[in-house]
Amino acid sequence: MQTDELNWAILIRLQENARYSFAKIGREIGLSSPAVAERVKKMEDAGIIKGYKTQISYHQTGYQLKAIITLRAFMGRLKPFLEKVKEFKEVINCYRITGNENIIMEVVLRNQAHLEEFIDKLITYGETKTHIVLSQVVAFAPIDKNTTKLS
Amino acid sequence: MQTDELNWAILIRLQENARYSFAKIGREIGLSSPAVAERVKKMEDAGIIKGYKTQISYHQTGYQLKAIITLRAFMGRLKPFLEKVKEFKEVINCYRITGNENIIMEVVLRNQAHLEEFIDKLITYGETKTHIVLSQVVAFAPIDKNTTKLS
DNA sequence: AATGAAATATACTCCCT
DNA sequence: AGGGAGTATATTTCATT
Repeated sequence: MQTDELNWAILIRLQENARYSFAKIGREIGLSSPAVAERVKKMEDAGIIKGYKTQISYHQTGYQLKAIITLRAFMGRLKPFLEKVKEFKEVINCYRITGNENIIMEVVLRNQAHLEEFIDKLITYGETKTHIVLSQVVAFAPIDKNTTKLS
Repeated sequence: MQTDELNWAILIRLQENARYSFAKIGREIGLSSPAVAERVKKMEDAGIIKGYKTQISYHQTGYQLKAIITLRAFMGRLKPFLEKVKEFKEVINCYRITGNENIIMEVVLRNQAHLEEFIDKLITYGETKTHIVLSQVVAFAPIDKNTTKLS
């Protein structure tokens, strides 16, 4: 499926605020609201739009710590980890990566005790390295068609 | 601000789909739609709700590669980097972290040539390590009140 | 802090081009 | 693929408890 100028105009606005109405977007890009709705529906069906997520403040909901944890899995322990990680509710993102480590995770935790407890759960799967997040410099930057040209 | 059971019920649903209507949420949790709207407004004002983001498929919009890149900044080069990184459109997330590296970034790229070009832009700021993302095991897992109890 | 009702706005469906 | 009309639904405001 092609992503033309109008679809990009829609995507840029929806990345900015997923709750914008089709009517508002339509007014801005010169399309009727059924036309916007139809384009959005097609992008959803094609998998271009994967979902609409509300970002909440982890800090204000009781999670004082954020950490990036890498895992270098022990022999035969990667598969068990991949099955188990979905149950670890602290893990908000997890990637398989190339390099010395196999896994990198973004984790939210209530406090140091919770971090310690979480790291303990990982020791049977492999060797971990923990990096505490001090601040977020860029957060969910939207992408657009000209991402490469602009930077 | 307190996050009571009803607010959690709202947050769980909005994390799942930011476009759910207040009316639908209200029906599910036994509240009128103005009541839901008012609670959401207060959570927005309090910063508990930080935004509503549409997730798009990087792959289907022309970004074939995702990478995690760490940066160990040269002396005096961290601050310039922090100012510049906001202009690097490839960077969708960037954290300052503790440990041997100062910075960890999540980056989307069109292809290997684009990755090479991007890494070249970083060499004046510090030493980088690049990990190509093979797959995403957990994506934007929503959190709830009982995150720690359940895992 | 929530409800119900009224006014406005939006979304959805269908038909037409 | 998009516009316009009609209907259903949602949001917003306000008075009330």
